[in-house]
Amino acid sequence: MITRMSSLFLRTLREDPADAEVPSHRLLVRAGYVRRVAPGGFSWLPLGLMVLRNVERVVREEMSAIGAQEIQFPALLPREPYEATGRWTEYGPNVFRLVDRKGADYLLGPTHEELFTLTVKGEYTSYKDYPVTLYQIQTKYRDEARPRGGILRGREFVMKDSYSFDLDEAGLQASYDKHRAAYITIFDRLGLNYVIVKATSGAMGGSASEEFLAESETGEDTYVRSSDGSYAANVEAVVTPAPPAQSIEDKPAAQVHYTPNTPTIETLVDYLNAQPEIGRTFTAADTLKNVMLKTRQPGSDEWELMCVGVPGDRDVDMKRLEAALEPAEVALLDEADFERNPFVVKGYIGPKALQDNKVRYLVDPRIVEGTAWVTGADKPDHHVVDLVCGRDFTPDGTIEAAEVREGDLAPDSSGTLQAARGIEIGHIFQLGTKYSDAFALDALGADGKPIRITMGSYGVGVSRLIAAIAEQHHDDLGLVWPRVVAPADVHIVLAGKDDTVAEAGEKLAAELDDAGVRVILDDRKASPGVKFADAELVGVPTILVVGKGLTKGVVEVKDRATGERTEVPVDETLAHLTALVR
RNA sequence: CGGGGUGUGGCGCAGCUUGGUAGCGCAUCCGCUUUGGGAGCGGAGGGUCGCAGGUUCAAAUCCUGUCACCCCGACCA
Repeated sequence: MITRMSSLFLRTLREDPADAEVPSHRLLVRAGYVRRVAPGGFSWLPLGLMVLRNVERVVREEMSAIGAQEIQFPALLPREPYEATGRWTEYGPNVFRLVDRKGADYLLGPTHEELFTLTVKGEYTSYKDYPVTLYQIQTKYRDEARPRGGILRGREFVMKDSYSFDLDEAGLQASYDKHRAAYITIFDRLGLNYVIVKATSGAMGGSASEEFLAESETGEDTYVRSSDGSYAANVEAVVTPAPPAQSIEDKPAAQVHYTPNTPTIETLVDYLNAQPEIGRTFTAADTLKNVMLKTRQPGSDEWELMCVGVPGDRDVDMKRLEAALEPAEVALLDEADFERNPFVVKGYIGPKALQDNKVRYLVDPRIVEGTAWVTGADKPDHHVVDLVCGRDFTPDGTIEAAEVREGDLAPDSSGTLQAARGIEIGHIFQLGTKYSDAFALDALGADGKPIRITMGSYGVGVSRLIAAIAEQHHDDLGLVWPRVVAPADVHIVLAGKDDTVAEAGEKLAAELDDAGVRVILDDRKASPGVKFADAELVGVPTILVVGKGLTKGVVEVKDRATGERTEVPVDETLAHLTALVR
């Protein structure tokens, strides 16, 4: 099938759409691949759908290659399975809910763990049936508070999700490894630059987890990697290396000082450094900042007080904190909380009052035995200097809540950390038995005893991949698709009104089409300038210009990515291009 | 949910301060010319100015309310 520009349902825009900020959004709209119909909802026009299908094809091929079998669930789902796992309530406002005419609750699936688990339970009963891996490519719905970046984060999007079902840990690990390898192949084939980072498992639950992030300034995820590249992690998953413990004996005794009007670290440090009798200078890193929080376990109404201690030169990173306390909910204390707990002296909180009042106190891993700190003395306008960990106070444990900074040491001693942004395009994790427990998914073993199935879950953001590819493959003129996903292999521009141009172009298009080369033929009556500009905007990897060169018996082959032009004799064009395309 | 911004032909925008019944570019249609880098000339169609109420002889413009969308953050993965 030759795609003819004269009849293709396409209108390119000369100007950027006003609501598009990121390059992928701008270009996909301008080049006529997608159109917005609602916040976070997009139509795929013919060119866009070709690209979407191409991405899906690559994903299907690689899933099939590891033995995964495709099925498909409805997007419209009943409440009951999600009730069984608690996610009907856990998902909160992020799930689209609806009620049918009988008053029954439904939801639009944000993810399908429950259905996969139930389906396997419905069909398989024996250990001989396992392992099995199923997947689907489905439209998912999430009522995102704020969709953004065009198709980067929509409320309706296409996702490939697969699930592995194994009899034991070793099987799960093998399934996980296979998916990991398949994802590497998929993203390599799609021409993406990406990193694999250690991740937290978030709302899905489970243990081992890695994210695939396409490197991009416009990405929403911040990750860090070590200077030699051997360590990479989502900021939420970064582990802080603890310094060695120090001896306690040689530390001076703790001393309380009157420090008027010093409720912040900055005012405290300035005040201390202005007191010559203390005889030293302090920095923010010498102080211990105690941040009061409250947590609530899912399903519970009760908030529990806790405190996190971090070096004073660092802020608490709420995302890291939440990830560390998952699945509990976290909030800062409000005024009423302070009033209810008078032992918490705002601005002068110290470990002593916390321990006296049985408040759980978790500290940054840098706060190890023998380290001395300046911290609150639990009464207004007083701080204590040389409060030594392990001598004067003993935390209840450590927590990864302090912000991660560029230049911090990597946990595996592979240098210092650098930050970068990425677009999450894949996420794999070992779920374990969270869902098989919820639905009692067992296989009958050879010994006649039930074996609890262990699961893995693996997602690829299919529609988001198109935005990620566009982010990495474009220039000032437009999109520059990798060939596998491009809507065509060759974009033929008929440059010239002469009948011989049209005849030669039509003939080449037909020959290429017969040879299995995907062709877009610009047979419009537009001026050459318009056609060149549109060809560049649309971004097919090879542009074939049929025009004035015909008098010399040549056509021009232009590489969209490099801009390199090659003159090729007309009668060698077919061979030249078929070789290029393979 | 907090902060900022914007709603005017299909798209991008001006007009609003200082009320007088809507304009520009692109796109579309017709005619002639043009055809290797977003053509030229002439003509044409297309807009309840987000919505509701108010002020006024008169509202895109002023006032009140409301809705929607975009961006940053929070949230989410």
